[in-house]
Amino acid sequence: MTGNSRFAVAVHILSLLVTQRDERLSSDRIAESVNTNPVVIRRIIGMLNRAGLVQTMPGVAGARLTRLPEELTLLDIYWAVQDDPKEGLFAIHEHPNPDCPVGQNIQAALQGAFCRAQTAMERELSQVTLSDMMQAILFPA
Amino acid sequence: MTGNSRFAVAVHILSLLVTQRDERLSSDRIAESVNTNPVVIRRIIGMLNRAGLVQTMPGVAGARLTRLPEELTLLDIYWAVQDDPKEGLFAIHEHPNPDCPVGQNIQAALQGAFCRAQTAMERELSQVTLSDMMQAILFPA
DNA sequence: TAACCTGTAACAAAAATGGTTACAAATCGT
DNA sequence: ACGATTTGTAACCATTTTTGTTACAGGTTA
Repeated sequence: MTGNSRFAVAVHILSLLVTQRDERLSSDRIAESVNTNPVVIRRIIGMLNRAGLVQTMPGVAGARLTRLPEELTLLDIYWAVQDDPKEGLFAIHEHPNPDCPVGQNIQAALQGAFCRAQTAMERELSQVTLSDMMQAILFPA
Repeated sequence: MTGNSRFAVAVHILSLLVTQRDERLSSDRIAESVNTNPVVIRRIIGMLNRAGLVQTMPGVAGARLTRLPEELTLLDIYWAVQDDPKEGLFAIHEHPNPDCPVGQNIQAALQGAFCRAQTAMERELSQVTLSDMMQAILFPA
């Protein structure tokens, strides 16, 4: 598995919570569907909890969504599982040579362009709700 | 340095090639501006070369752009330095449980949403040329 | 009280990334 | 022709990130 699959797993978890709204889903049960270790699930639910997307009780199974699936977007989820919100999609090399015209201004120039690209990506994520995802999952085309 | 700064360094390199078009820029010289090891520079120039964005000659300093800066976009550069073009921006967890309604379809559903987000990002990158970057670098607002 | 669960720390394993050394082969200037 | 310089590339190390795993304290439930 390359990169960071927390985002994907978070969507998976939230989808399960919606479909099994009545049942008490333990991290063990969720881990079976995701096919990973329960601690991995608890870690991600912890991030969703701290971001205010779900509510949990220590010792009791079954996280609860704090919003309707129609009001929860992929962008909300994306931010929730980013541990450093300031860290952009693209990394910029540090310490370019300040004595070079290019090195002096490359970082600011890159930041401008990268930021626009990231914003475009985020705008797209903000237009897909968890409800939309449920549609795609439960009724695949 | 977090993540992957090859993209940023590639833009830096190409910007240097444009500003010093007459001079023969060795990887040593470029490395001084980027502030890294010359081998790192040669590796990235190698990727730009294989992608057809520059031309180089073994043993002779000075890569040459194969297109005008007005016709080279950030998206071209982005693709050039991705070693696995099939690898998306967001990772999707492998082997979800096929016996679960969610696990069964989550991958396809995620793929659809993630692909749209990535496309939006790429569209933005495709609208910025190396020439635009030179403007931002040489004449900062 | 016994069984179960969460939250979290601690650690291992694997992968990605960047930096470094080394060196063969190509080129250039004289 | 020769020596200096350069590219291209392999090999290796260190660091960081991510995931998986074990362990356990403390809360909850029947």
